[in-house]
Amino acid sequence: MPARQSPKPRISKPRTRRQAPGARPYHHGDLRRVLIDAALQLAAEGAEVSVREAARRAAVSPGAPFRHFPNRDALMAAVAEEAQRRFRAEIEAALAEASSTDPLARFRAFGIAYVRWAMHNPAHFEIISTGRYFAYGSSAELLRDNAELVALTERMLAEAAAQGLLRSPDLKRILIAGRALIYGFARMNLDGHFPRWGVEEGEIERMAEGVIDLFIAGIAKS
Amino acid sequence: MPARQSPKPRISKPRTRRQAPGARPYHHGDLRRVLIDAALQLAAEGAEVSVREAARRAAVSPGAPFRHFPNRDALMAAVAEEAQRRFRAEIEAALAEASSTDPLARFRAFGIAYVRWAMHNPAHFEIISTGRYFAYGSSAELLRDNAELVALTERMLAEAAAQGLLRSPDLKRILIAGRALIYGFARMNLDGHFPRWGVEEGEIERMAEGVIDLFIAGIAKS
DNA sequence: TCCGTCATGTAATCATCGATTACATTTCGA
DNA sequence: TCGAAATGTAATCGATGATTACATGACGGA
Repeated sequence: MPARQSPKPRISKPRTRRQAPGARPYHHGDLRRVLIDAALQLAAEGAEVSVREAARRAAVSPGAPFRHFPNRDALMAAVAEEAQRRFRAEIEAALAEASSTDPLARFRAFGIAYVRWAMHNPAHFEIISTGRYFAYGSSAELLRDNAELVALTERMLAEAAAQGLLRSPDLKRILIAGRALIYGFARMNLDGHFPRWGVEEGEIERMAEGVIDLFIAGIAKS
Repeated sequence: MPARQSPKPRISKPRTRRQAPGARPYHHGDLRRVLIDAALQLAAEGAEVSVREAARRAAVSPGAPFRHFPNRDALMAAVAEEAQRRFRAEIEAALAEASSTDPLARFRAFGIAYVRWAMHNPAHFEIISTGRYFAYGSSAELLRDNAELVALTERMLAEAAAQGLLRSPDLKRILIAGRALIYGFARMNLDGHFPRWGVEEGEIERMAEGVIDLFIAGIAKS
């Protein structure tokens, strides 16, 4: 009996097929989803994410995940996609809650929400930030969610400029500086720098606000 | 014949003993040093650093490195130590070259040298920054080199404050903001964010200068 | 309704890696 | 000089990512 399968196309799309919740569509259900969730949880627990452990938690054989992801990086890319989605949702929720219409106040709220999420979800933030998993597949959703956050800050600063709130006309420079400041602060925390810089645990969130305020004061007119 | 070695103290200090260069002190020479160099080179090549590959390059058995490092993280900590030493040397050389005595100009030179080294030595910078290997052993030299760089920036800002150059009296806040800005910028480059932020490869170094200038303008008086 | 195809999962297997243990060899100082 | 300590080797373990051959169950067209 000749082999019935060609070894090439081992990955397939998740078979776009909606059905009533509760009905198990196949052997395991939506294993792809379960694996991503398991990996997310592993990361959140501080453990290193391994394909096998994710398979173990899904009660599935060690080879099964490779039916859904060509390799570990692809799984991590899917994890990054989900984490990025949650991150974006959180940021937008925080901005929605911030009732102010002042673009610089909104920028402040953005930065604080950014740092806060990074503090509360360090492993997920690391997966998003590293860019190692951005490369793989370059998932459309991942790119879109990220681009949306970029555009968000661009809009806030452009609005501030339009209202004559900024000292400098170089928007791009301000954009990158603000981003570097916020990202750098979140990263300093993630990478454990603060103890060495004399910033104590309970002080970090207040410091984030102070640092962002300092930046805004620096770019604001008058 | 009973075992002559107890399994506990398998690691020993490198036997402080100076001797004429060229003379091989032992079997392999200074294997510890060779392993660190191999690991540094592996990282610089973009490969992931494995103990076995380092041993391979040192033409030594796979178990040999564990005579000098209790585990992989200890090797990486030694690598971090060496990288941090080079980093500090580079920064101090750049500051020595910057003849200016204006503390804010020196801060600028510091930031630019920082970003430039991070750009030219991405893997080594990552090893230094991550803090994963800071934990292990907490090598005195690693901590000292790092603390020295912290103190360096502290001094520059304190001097600027003493000369009445700063708008705000909150030195710590300025310190952390400046550090977050510079670190964040270097990290954005390392983590591949810039393409997504519309900053092109050849533009990065100029952008670093611009961003630092923007920051300094923001904190400087008048 | 039936049946074959294909998506999905399993079992077995590989190579690599970090790590440990028992043993061999060289250095060095009492 | 001689024995203990330092250093390296060989063999081995368990975990991991990945691949291959095979099993099975779901689903749609006849």
